[in-house]
Amino acid sequence: MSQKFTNTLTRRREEFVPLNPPRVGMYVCGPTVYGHSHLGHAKSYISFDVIVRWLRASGYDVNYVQNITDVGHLTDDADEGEDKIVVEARKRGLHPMAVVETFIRSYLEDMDALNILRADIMPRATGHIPEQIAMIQCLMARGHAYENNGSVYFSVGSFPDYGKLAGRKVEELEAGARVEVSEEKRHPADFALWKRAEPTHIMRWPSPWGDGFPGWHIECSAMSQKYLGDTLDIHGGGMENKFPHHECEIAQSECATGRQFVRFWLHNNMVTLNGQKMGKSLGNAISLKDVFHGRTDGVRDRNGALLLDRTYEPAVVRHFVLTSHYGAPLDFSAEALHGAESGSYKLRDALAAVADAAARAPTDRPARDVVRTALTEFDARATTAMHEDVNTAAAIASLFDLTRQTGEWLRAGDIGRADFAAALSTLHRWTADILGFAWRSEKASDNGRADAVIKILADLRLEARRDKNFALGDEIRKRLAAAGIELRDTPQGTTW
RNA sequence: GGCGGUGUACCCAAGUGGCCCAAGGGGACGGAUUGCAAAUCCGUUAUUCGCGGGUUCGAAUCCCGCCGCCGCCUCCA
Repeated sequence: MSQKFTNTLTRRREEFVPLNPPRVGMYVCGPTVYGHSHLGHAKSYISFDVIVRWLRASGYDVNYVQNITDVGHLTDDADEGEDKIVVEARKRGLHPMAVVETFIRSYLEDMDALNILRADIMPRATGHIPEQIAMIQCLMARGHAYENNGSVYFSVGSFPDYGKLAGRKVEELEAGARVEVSEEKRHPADFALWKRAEPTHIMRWPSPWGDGFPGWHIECSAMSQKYLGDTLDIHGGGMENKFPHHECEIAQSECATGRQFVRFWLHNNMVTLNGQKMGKSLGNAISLKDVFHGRTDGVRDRNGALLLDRTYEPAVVRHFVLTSHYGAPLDFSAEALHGAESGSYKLRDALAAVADAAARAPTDRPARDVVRTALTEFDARATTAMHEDVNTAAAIASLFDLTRQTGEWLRAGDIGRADFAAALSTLHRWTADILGFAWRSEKASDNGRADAVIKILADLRLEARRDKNFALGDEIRKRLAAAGIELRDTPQGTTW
């Protein structure tokens, strides 16, 4: 049994062997911070988070680097539009770096809520201008880049492999080009490594070619090399970045180092909404903050149609994302998200019941073989699923099957505490450590005062029920429910 | 037009040659339990995998053709 990944470079499912085991160098394209994160970001970063968690759980020593793009990402035709961050800064009347700070915080807040582990290193493009300039100089020295009027372009003709990732040929690119070609370029497919800054341009740095700013692609090449070396074991990112972004990264890095840039290219597929890609530029992106906290007027699409009429906690979004494969598109709908919530809570409650038994079940029962066998089988099944290109959907399915069995043990009454502790440990490893589910704690932290009040009401209801005053009992439950508090009668008493 | 991907039940979705008359979740329906409710439990819900051919002893899985949808070829996780 070994780990397999679908390598976009070869379009095959291949056995994963890192260059220097147990170390794994992994780089994932981070966000361009000019707006709040949406469900598309969630799918991408949850997917790679699970890959990192799983590789670590499998004994690999993963060095995870994810960049923050805070300059150079243009709005328009390749190399001719405006910087997205500058556009947002002008809209807000702020310095671009203030915009960057705002959205980096927003991004981290959302990712933390989703229980996504922070990357070991999160380099920012603006913090690595010298490294980018150095790489550009190296490319010029090796004859892969040329300067023209203060800008520097990569010459795709100098790299025969250009197009190998996305399956394109340079000649075809020219033919299909929709964009008016800059006259500074020698070939229409050439792309900018460094752009000359016009006098009014705010984000600018001195360079051997005059004041300017780096092109979008070069940061990933320069920063990944700095922190992970010439050859990465894994490079991840969204499908839509295969071309041109990742293709350009390969060209820059391989021409600069003369070595293979990435051994395994992993691409996650898109989140769609009504079958359409969810994207900022399409105006149909649902922000994570809207999902988690809602909006007074409901979350609506451009045409005013209601997309979400209530909020969902981050663990539910995580569950939703992980019930499909990272490489498959995921179609978003309120119905699908609602279904994910029910499933997620079923898992959460089953886990809580096992935790409870692990603390209270009798200690004088012998360990049962059925338990040990069931846990071993589950573990093997889930592991196999993860080995096959990180099949989280199948792993979750086996988790549900396991909870069906723990439910039986709970009802049987003859299973001892040690067995439940073993089950809890296995469940915890898979749900919390590997899949990263962290459900919102039921009880808000107001020093337990609300809790105490609810307990009084629950006790009064119990008294009413003892007196067969069901009308009063139901009234109490009904009004608590209206306040969002649901009483449940269980064999162990009433919970909420 | 080129490149990449995808099409599995009411919804989401796994499955890449036999263990598939196809996992799991949601929903619905029937039943058990419950004063009621929730939760839980049992059962039912695709002899069939976009369509048509072919290969094979055997295909959802491979090949050919067709149709639909999505992404990329400008920016987007």
